[in-house]
Amino acid sequence: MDIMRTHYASDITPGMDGDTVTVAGWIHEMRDLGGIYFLVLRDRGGFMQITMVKKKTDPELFDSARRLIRESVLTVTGTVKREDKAPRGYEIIPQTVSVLSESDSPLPMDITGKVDADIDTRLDSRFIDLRRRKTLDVFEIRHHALKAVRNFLENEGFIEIHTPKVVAAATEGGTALFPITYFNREAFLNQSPQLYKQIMMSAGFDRVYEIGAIFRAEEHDTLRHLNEATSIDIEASFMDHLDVMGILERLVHEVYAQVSVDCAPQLEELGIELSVPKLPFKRVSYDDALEIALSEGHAIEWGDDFGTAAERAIGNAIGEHYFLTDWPTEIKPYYTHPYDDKPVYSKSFDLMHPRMELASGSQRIHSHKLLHEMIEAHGLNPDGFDFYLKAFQYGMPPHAGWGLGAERLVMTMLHVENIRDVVLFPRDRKRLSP
RNA sequence: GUCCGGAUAGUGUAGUGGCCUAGCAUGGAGCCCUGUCGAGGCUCCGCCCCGGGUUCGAAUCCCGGUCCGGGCGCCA
Repeated sequence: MDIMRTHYASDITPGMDGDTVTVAGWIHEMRDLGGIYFLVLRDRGGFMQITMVKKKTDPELFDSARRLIRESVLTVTGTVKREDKAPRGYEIIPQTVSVLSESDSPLPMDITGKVDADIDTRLDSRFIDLRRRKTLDVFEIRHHALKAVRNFLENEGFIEIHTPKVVAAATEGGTALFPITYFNREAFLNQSPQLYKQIMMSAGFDRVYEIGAIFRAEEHDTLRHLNEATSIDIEASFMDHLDVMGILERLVHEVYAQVSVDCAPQLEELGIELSVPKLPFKRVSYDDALEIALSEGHAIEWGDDFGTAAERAIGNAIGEHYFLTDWPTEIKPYYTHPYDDKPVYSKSFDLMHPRMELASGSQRIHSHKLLHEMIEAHGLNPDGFDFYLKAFQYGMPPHAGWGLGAERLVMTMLHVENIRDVVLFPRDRKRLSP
Protein backbone atom coordinates (compact mmCIF):
# COMPACT_ATOMS: atom_id res chain seq x y z
CA MET A 1 0.00 0.00 0.00
CA ASP A 2 1.30 3.45 -0.82
CA ILE A 3 1.74 5.84 2.04
CA MET A 4 -1.37 7.95 2.32
CA ARG A 5 0.34 11.31 2.49
CA THR A 6 2.87 13.19 0.41
CA HIS A 7 3.86 15.75 3.05
CA TYR A 8 3.94 16.38 6.77
CA ALA A 9 2.97 19.81 8.04
CA SER A 10 6.61 20.51 8.73
CA ASP A 11 7.53 19.77 5.09
CA ILE A 12 5.33 22.44 3.57
CA THR A 13 6.57 25.98 3.01
CA PRO A 14 5.06 29.09 1.41
CA GLY A 15 7.58 28.55 -1.40
CA MET A 16 5.57 25.53 -2.54
CA ASP A 17 2.83 27.82 -3.81
CA GLY A 18 0.85 25.97 -6.46
CA ASP A 19 2.02 22.48 -5.59
CA THR A 20 -0.49 19.71 -5.05
CA VAL A 21 -0.04 17.89 -1.74
CA THR A 22 -1.83 15.20 0.22
CA VAL A 23 -1.69 15.68 3.95
CA ALA A 24 -3.07 13.55 6.74
CA GLY A 25 -3.90 14.09 10.37
CA TRP A 26 -6.47 14.93 13.00
CA ILE A 27 -8.91 17.85 12.93
CA HIS A 28 -7.57 20.13 15.62
CA GLU A 29 -10.05 22.96 15.28
CA MET A 30 -12.61 24.39 12.91
CA ARG A 31 -13.53 28.02 12.45
CA ASP A 32 -16.63 28.71 10.49
CA LEU A 33 -17.00 32.37 9.51
CA GLY A 34 -19.91 31.82 7.16
CA GLY A 35 -18.43 32.74 3.80
CA ILE A 36 -15.05 31.29 4.68
CA TYR A 37 -14.23 28.16 6.60
CA PHE A 38 -10.94 27.22 8.23
CA LEU A 39 -9.99 23.72 9.22
CA VAL A 40 -6.84 23.21 11.28
CA LEU A 41 -5.33 19.81 10.62
CA ARG A 42 -2.70 18.44 13.00
CA ASP A 43 -0.02 15.84 12.42
CA ARG A 44 2.94 14.91 14.60
CA GLY A 45 5.03 17.78 13.37
CA GLY A 46 2.56 20.62 13.47
CA PHE A 47 -0.55 22.26 12.12
CA MET A 48 -1.87 23.05 8.66
CA GLN A 49 -4.66 25.41 7.77
CA ILE A 50 -7.14 24.12 5.22
CA THR A 51 -9.13 27.04 3.82
CA MET A 52 -12.43 26.92 1.96
CA VAL A 53 -14.07 30.00 0.51
CA LYS A 54 -17.77 29.28 0.09
CA LYS A 55 -18.14 30.93 -3.31
CA LYS A 56 -15.08 29.19 -4.72
CA THR A 57 -15.62 25.72 -3.25
CA ASP A 58 -17.72 22.85 -4.55
CA PRO A 59 -20.93 23.14 -2.47
CA GLU A 60 -20.95 19.44 -1.65
CA LEU A 61 -17.38 19.59 -0.34
CA PHE A 62 -18.09 22.78 1.59
CA ASP A 63 -21.18 21.38 3.31
CA SER A 64 -19.58 18.06 4.19
CA ALA A 65 -16.51 19.84 5.58
CA ARG A 66 -18.72 21.90 7.88
CA ARG A 67 -20.23 18.73 9.31
CA LEU A 68 -16.89 17.21 10.31
CA ILE A 69 -16.23 16.28 13.91
CA ARG A 70 -13.14 17.41 15.78
CA GLU A 71 -10.32 14.88 16.15
CA SER A 72 -11.56 12.85 13.21
CA VAL A 73 -8.75 11.56 11.01
CA LEU A 74 -8.60 12.97 7.50
CA THR A 75 -6.54 13.02 4.40
CA VAL A 76 -6.77 16.20 2.38
CA THR A 77 -5.52 16.62 -1.15
CA GLY A 78 -5.22 20.19 -2.24
CA THR A 79 -3.12 23.03 -3.54
CA VAL A 80 -0.61 24.92 -1.47
CA LYS A 81 -1.30 28.64 -1.57
CA ARG A 82 1.09 31.29 -0.33
CA GLU A 83 -0.95 33.52 1.97
CA ASP A 84 0.46 36.10 4.37
CA LYS A 85 -2.75 36.10 6.38
CA ALA A 86 -2.44 32.37 7.12
CA PRO A 87 -0.67 31.21 10.29
CA ARG A 88 2.41 29.70 8.66
CA GLY A 89 2.44 31.82 5.54
CA TYR A 90 0.56 29.24 3.54
CA GLU A 91 -2.75 27.45 3.45
CA ILE A 92 -4.11 24.47 1.59
CA ILE A 93 -7.05 24.82 -0.78
CA PRO A 94 -8.62 21.36 -0.79
CA GLN A 95 -9.86 19.39 -3.76
CA THR A 96 -10.79 16.29 -1.82
CA VAL A 97 -11.29 15.59 1.85
CA SER A 98 -11.55 11.96 3.00
CA VAL A 99 -12.62 10.97 6.47
CA LEU A 100 -10.59 7.90 7.45
CA SER A 101 -11.91 7.71 10.98
CA GLU A 102 -14.71 9.73 12.53
CA SER A 103 -14.27 10.80 16.13
CA ASP A 104 -16.88 10.49 18.84
CA SER A 105 -18.01 13.63 20.60
CA PRO A 106 -17.58 15.18 23.11
CA LEU A 107 -13.88 14.52 23.70
CA PRO A 108 -12.67 13.23 27.08
CA MET A 109 -10.74 16.47 27.59
CA ASP A 110 -9.84 19.70 25.89
CA ILE A 111 -6.73 19.35 23.79
CA THR A 112 -6.37 22.88 22.47
CA GLY A 113 -5.02 24.26 25.73
CA LYS A 114 -8.11 26.25 26.72
CA VAL A 115 -9.13 24.16 29.71
CA ASP A 116 -6.78 22.24 31.97
CA ALA A 117 -7.33 18.61 32.83
CA ASP A 118 -6.23 16.80 35.98
CA ILE A 119 -3.35 14.37 35.61
CA ASP A 120 -5.78 11.56 36.40
CA THR A 121 -8.16 12.56 33.61
CA ARG A 122 -5.23 12.92 31.27
CA LEU A 123 -3.83 9.51 32.11
CA ASP A 124 -7.23 7.84 31.76
CA SER A 125 -7.28 9.07 28.16
CA ARG A 126 -3.55 9.24 27.61
CA PHE A 127 -3.89 8.75 23.85
CA ILE A 128 -5.81 12.03 23.69
CA ASP A 129 -3.54 13.75 26.17
CA LEU A 130 -0.54 12.84 24.03
CA ARG A 131 -2.11 14.68 21.10
CA ARG A 132 -1.59 17.88 23.07
CA ARG A 133 1.46 19.69 21.85
CA LYS A 134 3.05 20.20 25.26
CA THR A 135 2.60 16.58 26.26
CA LEU A 136 4.15 15.42 23.02
CA ASP A 137 7.04 17.87 23.53
CA VAL A 138 7.97 16.15 26.79
CA PHE A 139 8.18 12.76 25.14
CA GLU A 140 10.10 14.05 22.17
CA ILE A 141 12.60 15.50 24.62
CA ARG A 142 12.69 12.25 26.57
CA HIS A 143 13.49 10.45 23.31
CA HIS A 144 16.32 12.85 22.50
CA ALA A 145 17.67 12.63 26.05
CA LEU A 146 17.86 8.84 25.90
CA LYS A 147 19.34 9.00 22.44
CA ALA A 148 22.05 11.28 23.83
CA VAL A 149 22.65 8.77 26.63
CA ARG A 150 23.10 5.94 24.12
CA ASN A 151 25.37 7.98 21.88
CA PHE A 152 27.50 9.04 24.81
CA LEU A 153 27.91 5.56 26.22
CA GLU A 154 28.49 4.16 22.76
CA ASN A 155 31.36 6.62 22.32
CA GLU A 156 32.75 5.60 25.69
CA GLY A 157 32.94 1.99 24.55
CA PHE A 158 29.93 0.59 26.38
CA ILE A 159 28.01 -2.43 25.09
CA GLU A 160 24.24 -2.42 25.46
CA ILE A 161 22.88 -5.45 27.28
CA HIS A 162 19.47 -6.73 28.34
CA THR A 163 19.16 -8.58 31.63
CA PRO A 164 16.22 -10.62 32.94
CA LYS A 165 13.28 -8.83 34.48
CA VAL A 166 11.91 -12.05 35.95
CA VAL A 167 14.16 -13.26 38.74
CA ALA A 168 14.18 -15.84 41.51
CA ALA A 169 15.18 -13.64 44.42
CA ALA A 170 15.70 -10.11 45.64
CA THR A 171 18.71 -8.27 44.25
CA GLU A 172 19.70 -6.20 47.21
CA GLY A 173 17.15 -6.73 49.93
CA GLY A 174 15.48 -3.67 51.34
CA THR A 175 12.89 -2.68 48.80
CA ALA A 176 9.70 -4.67 48.35
CA LEU A 177 9.36 -6.78 45.21
CA PHE A 178 6.40 -7.75 43.11
CA PRO A 179 5.91 -11.50 43.40
CA ILE A 180 4.72 -13.29 40.31
CA THR A 181 3.92 -16.87 39.42
CA TYR A 182 6.50 -18.46 37.17
CA PHE A 183 4.92 -21.75 36.13
CA ASN A 184 4.53 -23.35 39.54
CA ARG A 185 7.27 -21.41 41.28
CA GLU A 186 7.39 -18.02 42.93
CA ALA A 187 9.42 -15.42 41.11
CA PHE A 188 9.79 -11.64 41.24
CA LEU A 189 10.00 -8.66 38.95
CA ASN A 190 13.54 -7.36 39.14
CA GLN A 191 14.20 -4.23 41.17
CA SER A 192 17.54 -3.59 39.41
CA PRO A 193 19.90 -5.14 36.87
CA GLN A 194 22.66 -4.85 39.48
CA LEU A 195 23.61 -8.50 39.88
CA TYR A 196 23.52 -9.25 36.17
CA LYS A 197 25.56 -6.28 35.08
CA GLN A 198 28.19 -7.28 37.64
CA ILE A 199 28.21 -10.83 36.29
CA MET A 200 28.94 -9.30 32.88
CA MET A 201 32.15 -7.90 34.37
CA SER A 202 33.28 -11.42 35.14
CA ALA A 203 32.29 -12.32 31.60
CA GLY A 204 34.82 -9.80 30.37
CA PHE A 205 32.41 -7.40 28.67
CA ASP A 206 34.38 -4.62 30.35
CA ARG A 207 31.82 -1.85 29.90
CA VAL A 208 28.09 -2.49 29.71
CA TYR A 209 24.94 -0.45 29.94
CA GLU A 210 21.26 -1.14 30.06
CA ILE A 211 18.27 1.12 29.76
CA GLY A 212 15.35 -0.82 31.07
CA ALA A 213 12.41 -1.20 33.40
CA ILE A 214 12.87 -1.75 37.11
CA PHE A 215 10.09 -2.62 39.53
CA ARG A 216 9.63 -1.58 43.14
CA ALA A 217 6.62 -2.68 45.15
CA GLU A 218 6.80 0.21 47.60
CA GLU A 219 3.41 1.66 48.41
CA HIS A 220 4.57 5.21 48.06
CA ASP A 221 2.38 7.87 46.62
CA THR A 222 4.53 10.83 45.75
CA LEU A 223 5.36 13.07 42.82
CA ARG A 224 8.75 11.42 42.32
CA HIS A 225 8.13 7.68 42.71
CA LEU A 226 6.89 5.04 40.30
CA ASN A 227 6.40 1.35 40.77
CA GLU A 228 7.73 0.76 37.30
CA ALA A 229 10.58 3.07 36.38
CA THR A 230 13.28 3.24 33.74
CA SER A 231 16.81 2.81 34.93
CA ILE A 232 19.94 3.77 33.04
CA ASP A 233 22.57 1.42 34.41
CA ILE A 234 26.25 1.07 33.69
CA GLU A 235 28.99 -1.19 35.00
CA ALA A 236 32.64 -0.89 34.05
CA SER A 237 35.70 -2.99 34.84
CA PHE A 238 39.11 -1.76 35.95
CA MET A 239 37.48 1.41 37.18
CA ASP A 240 36.79 2.77 40.63
CA HIS A 241 33.96 4.93 41.92
CA LEU A 242 35.77 8.13 40.90
CA ASP A 243 36.07 6.94 37.31
CA VAL A 244 32.36 6.17 36.97
CA MET A 245 31.43 9.44 38.68
CA GLY A 246 33.38 11.14 35.90
CA ILE A 247 31.40 9.22 33.29
CA LEU A 248 28.14 10.08 35.02
CA GLU A 249 28.74 13.80 35.26
CA ARG A 250 29.91 14.00 31.67
CA LEU A 251 26.86 12.02 30.60
CA VAL A 252 24.45 14.36 32.39
CA HIS A 253 26.26 17.34 30.94
CA GLU A 254 26.08 15.82 27.47
CA VAL A 255 22.35 15.08 27.75
CA TYR A 256 21.60 18.68 28.70
CA ALA A 257 23.83 20.01 25.95
CA GLN A 258 22.39 17.70 23.31
CA VAL A 259 18.77 18.32 24.29
CA SER A 260 19.29 22.07 24.24
CA VAL A 261 20.45 21.74 20.63
CA ASP A 262 18.13 18.98 19.36
CA CYS A 263 14.98 20.13 21.13
CA ALA A 264 15.09 23.91 20.85
CA PRO A 265 11.51 24.14 19.45
CA GLN A 266 10.06 21.86 22.14
CA LEU A 267 11.87 23.70 24.91
CA GLU A 268 10.56 26.97 23.59
CA GLU A 269 7.00 25.67 23.45
CA LEU A 270 7.33 24.50 27.04
CA GLY A 271 8.85 27.82 28.08
CA ILE A 272 11.96 26.15 29.44
CA GLU A 273 15.35 27.70 29.43
CA LEU A 274 17.80 24.88 29.78
CA SER A 275 21.00 25.72 31.54
CA VAL A 276 23.67 23.10 30.95
CA PRO A 277 25.24 22.17 34.30
CA LYS A 278 28.93 23.02 34.60
CA LEU A 279 31.62 20.39 34.96
CA PRO A 280 32.88 19.09 37.25
CA PHE A 281 29.98 18.68 39.67
CA LYS A 282 30.68 19.50 43.29
CA ARG A 283 31.74 16.64 45.53
CA VAL A 284 30.22 16.77 48.98
CA SER A 285 31.13 14.04 51.43
CA TYR A 286 28.50 12.44 53.62
CA ASP A 287 30.20 13.97 56.64
CA ASP A 288 30.09 17.49 55.14
CA ALA A 289 26.47 17.04 54.10
CA LEU A 290 25.66 15.89 57.62
CA GLU A 291 27.12 19.12 58.94
CA ILE A 292 24.99 21.16 56.55
CA ALA A 293 21.90 19.23 57.62
CA LEU A 294 22.72 19.71 61.30
CA SER A 295 23.36 23.42 60.83
CA GLU A 296 19.94 23.67 59.16
CA GLY A 297 18.39 22.15 62.24
CA HIS A 298 17.82 18.60 61.08
CA ALA A 299 18.50 16.08 63.81
CA ILE A 300 20.41 13.32 62.07
CA GLU A 301 22.94 11.00 63.62
CA TRP A 302 26.00 9.77 61.82
CA GLY A 303 24.99 6.57 60.07
CA ASP A 304 21.43 7.71 59.30
CA ASP A 305 20.21 8.30 55.79
CA PHE A 306 19.09 11.86 55.10
CA GLY A 307 15.34 12.32 55.19
CA THR A 308 13.50 14.22 52.48
CA ALA A 309 13.61 17.50 54.40
CA ALA A 310 17.34 17.27 55.14
CA GLU A 311 18.04 16.23 51.57
CA ARG A 312 16.20 19.29 50.33
CA ALA A 313 18.03 21.55 52.77
CA ILE A 314 21.38 20.24 51.54
CA GLY A 315 20.22 20.63 47.94
CA ASN A 316 19.22 24.25 48.58
CA ALA A 317 22.58 24.94 50.19
CA ILE A 318 24.45 23.54 47.16
CA GLY A 319 22.04 24.84 44.51
CA GLU A 320 23.18 22.69 41.59
CA HIS A 321 23.99 19.09 40.65
CA TYR A 322 26.39 17.53 43.14
CA PHE A 323 27.79 14.20 44.23
CA LEU A 324 27.14 13.04 47.75
CA THR A 325 30.14 10.78 48.41
CA ASP A 326 31.75 8.48 50.95
CA TRP A 327 28.64 7.13 52.64
CA PRO A 328 28.83 5.02 55.79
CA THR A 329 29.32 1.46 54.60
CA GLU A 330 26.55 0.15 56.82
CA ILE A 331 23.74 2.04 55.03
CA LYS A 332 24.82 1.06 51.52
CA PRO A 333 24.08 -2.26 49.80
CA TYR A 334 26.27 -5.27 50.58
CA TYR A 335 28.17 -5.08 47.27
CA THR A 336 29.49 -1.57 48.01
CA HIS A 337 33.27 -1.44 48.38
CA PRO A 338 34.53 -0.06 51.72
CA TYR A 339 37.65 2.09 51.81
CA ASP A 340 40.57 -0.18 52.61
CA ASP A 341 42.06 2.24 55.16
CA LYS A 342 38.77 3.35 56.77
CA PRO A 343 36.21 0.59 56.22
CA VAL A 344 33.33 2.36 57.96
CA TYR A 345 33.21 4.60 54.88
CA SER A 346 32.46 3.29 51.42
CA LYS A 347 33.49 4.14 47.88
CA SER A 348 29.96 5.19 47.13
CA PHE A 349 28.11 8.19 45.80
CA ASP A 350 24.70 9.54 44.96
CA LEU A 351 24.21 12.02 42.16
CA MET A 352 21.91 14.69 43.48
CA HIS A 353 19.81 17.34 41.82
CA PRO A 354 18.79 19.99 44.35
CA ARG A 355 15.25 18.60 44.11
CA MET A 356 15.99 14.89 44.48
CA GLU A 357 18.35 11.97 44.11
CA LEU A 358 19.07 11.05 40.49
CA ALA A 359 21.55 8.21 40.66
CA SER A 360 23.55 6.12 43.02
CA GLY A 361 26.67 4.08 42.46
CA SER A 362 29.89 2.80 43.87
CA GLN A 363 32.94 0.78 43.40
CA ARG A 364 31.86 -2.81 43.95
CA ILE A 365 33.41 -5.49 46.05
CA HIS A 366 35.19 -7.90 43.71
CA SER A 367 36.62 -10.23 46.35
CA HIS A 368 34.48 -13.35 46.59
CA LYS A 369 35.38 -13.80 50.24
CA LEU A 370 34.54 -10.23 51.28
CA LEU A 371 31.32 -10.22 49.28
CA HIS A 372 30.23 -13.46 50.94
CA GLU A 373 30.91 -11.93 54.35
CA MET A 374 29.04 -8.73 53.52
CA ILE A 375 25.97 -10.61 52.34
CA GLU A 376 25.88 -12.43 55.66
CA ALA A 377 26.58 -9.23 57.58
CA HIS A 378 23.49 -7.71 55.95
CA GLY A 379 21.41 -10.60 57.25
CA LEU A 380 20.94 -12.13 53.81
CA ASN A 381 21.30 -15.79 52.97
CA PRO A 382 24.28 -16.37 50.60
CA ASP A 383 22.57 -19.51 49.23
CA GLY A 384 20.12 -17.32 47.37
CA PHE A 385 23.03 -15.56 45.69
CA ASP A 386 24.81 -18.65 44.36
CA PHE A 387 24.44 -17.70 40.70
CA TYR A 388 25.89 -14.30 41.51
CA LEU A 389 28.68 -15.28 43.90
CA LYS A 390 29.90 -17.92 41.47
CA ALA A 391 30.89 -15.19 39.03
CA PHE A 392 33.30 -13.89 41.65
CA GLN A 393 35.13 -17.21 42.06
CA TYR A 394 36.76 -17.49 38.65
CA GLY A 395 38.37 -14.14 37.98
CA MET A 396 36.34 -11.01 38.70
CA PRO A 397 38.05 -7.72 37.85
CA PRO A 398 37.67 -4.65 40.04
CA HIS A 399 34.64 -2.74 38.80
CA ALA A 400 32.28 0.11 39.49
CA GLY A 401 28.97 1.37 38.22
CA TRP A 402 25.81 3.29 38.84
CA GLY A 403 22.08 3.40 38.17
CA LEU A 404 20.45 6.61 37.02
CA GLY A 405 16.69 7.19 37.05
CA ALA A 406 15.70 8.16 33.52
CA GLU A 407 12.43 9.75 34.62
CA ARG A 408 14.12 11.79 37.31
CA LEU A 409 16.76 12.97 34.89
CA VAL A 410 14.07 14.18 32.48
CA MET A 411 11.73 15.65 35.10
CA THR A 412 14.46 17.67 36.81
CA MET A 413 15.78 18.85 33.46
CA LEU A 414 12.34 20.08 32.40
CA HIS A 415 11.20 21.33 35.83
CA VAL A 416 8.31 18.86 35.68
CA GLU A 417 6.53 18.56 39.04
CA ASN A 418 4.98 15.13 38.65
CA ILE A 419 7.04 12.15 37.55
CA ARG A 420 3.93 10.71 35.86
CA ASP A 421 4.19 13.51 33.32
CA VAL A 422 7.37 12.00 31.88
CA VAL A 423 6.06 8.42 31.56
CA LEU A 424 3.67 7.40 28.81
CA PHE A 425 1.68 4.95 30.89
CA PRO A 426 2.81 5.29 34.50
CA ARG A 427 2.43 2.57 37.08
CA ASP A 428 1.86 3.84 40.57
CA ARG A 429 0.18 2.66 43.76
CA LYS A 430 -3.27 3.06 42.25
CA ARG A 431 -2.82 2.92 38.52
CA LEU A 432 -2.54 -0.31 36.56
CA SER A 433 -4.40 0.87 33.46
CA PRO A 434 -4.05 1.99 30.74
C1' G B 1 2.98 1.40 56.50
C1' U B 2 1.34 6.17 58.41
C1' C B 3 -0.74 11.06 58.38
C1' C B 4 -3.46 14.84 55.72
C1' G B 5 -6.70 16.48 51.84
C1' G B 6 -10.40 16.02 47.95
C1' A B 7 -14.98 14.27 44.97
C1' U B 8 -20.25 19.70 41.48
C1' A B 9 -22.18 19.10 33.38
C1' G B 10 -17.56 15.53 28.65
C1' U B 11 -13.33 18.93 30.74
C1' G B 12 -11.71 22.78 34.40
C1' U B 13 -14.00 25.38 38.25
C1' A B 14 -17.64 28.88 41.65
C1' G B 15 -20.82 27.91 45.47
C1' U B 16 -19.43 26.29 53.21
C1' G B 17 -27.31 25.80 55.84
C1' G B 18 -32.60 29.08 52.69
C1' C B 19 -30.99 34.24 47.60
C1' C B 20 -29.15 26.97 44.05
C1' U B 21 -35.12 25.37 39.52
C1' A B 22 -26.64 25.19 41.14
C1' G B 23 -23.06 30.29 38.48
C1' C B 24 -18.77 30.70 35.03
C1' A B 25 -15.43 28.95 31.24
C1' U B 26 -14.64 25.26 27.77
C1' G B 27 -17.52 21.74 25.05
C1' G B 28 -21.92 19.85 22.17
C1' A B 29 -26.47 21.12 18.91
C1' G B 30 -28.35 25.10 15.88
C1' C B 31 -28.50 30.05 13.55
C1' C B 32 -25.69 34.69 11.81
C1' C B 33 -21.00 36.25 9.92
C1' U B 34 -15.36 36.29 3.77
C1' G B 35 -9.37 36.13 6.99
C1' U B 36 -10.17 33.33 11.65
C1' C B 37 -5.66 31.99 14.34
C1' G B 38 -7.95 30.92 22.60
C1' A B 39 -12.45 34.21 16.39
C1' G B 40 -17.09 36.86 17.58
C1' G B 41 -22.66 37.31 18.37
C1' C B 42 -27.47 34.89 19.61
C1' U B 43 -30.50 30.43 21.23
C1' C B 44 -30.55 25.75 23.38
C1' C B 45 -28.22 21.15 25.99
C1' G B 46 -25.61 19.03 29.92
C1' C B 47 -23.46 18.34 36.73
C1' C B 48 -24.01 18.31 43.15
C1' C B 49 -19.78 10.18 44.12
C1' C B 50 -22.96 6.35 47.01
C1' G B 51 -25.77 5.15 51.58
C1' G B 52 -27.52 6.79 56.23
C1' G B 53 -28.26 10.85 59.78
C1' U B 54 -29.10 16.08 61.79
C1' U B 55 -32.54 20.11 60.26
C1' C B 56 -38.67 23.26 58.84
C1' G B 57 -34.79 23.31 54.97
C1' A B 58 -28.43 19.96 52.90
C1' A B 59 -24.22 20.64 47.09
C1' U B 60 -23.02 22.86 51.94
C1' C B 61 -23.06 19.93 58.64
C1' C B 62 -22.26 14.68 60.88
C1' C B 63 -21.31 9.19 60.24
C1' G B 64 -20.07 5.07 57.07
C1' G B 65 -18.51 3.48 52.23
C1' U B 66 -16.21 3.97 47.44
C1' C B 67 -12.80 6.33 44.41
C1' C B 68 -8.88 9.87 43.85
C1' G B 69 -4.74 13.29 45.22
C1' G B 70 -0.61 14.46 48.37
C1' G B 71 3.18 14.61 52.82
C1' C B 72 6.37 11.34 55.48
C1' G B 73 8.84 6.64 55.66
C1' C B 74 11.33 3.65 51.84
C1' C B 75 13.75 4.54 47.44
C1' A B 76 15.90 5.90 41.57
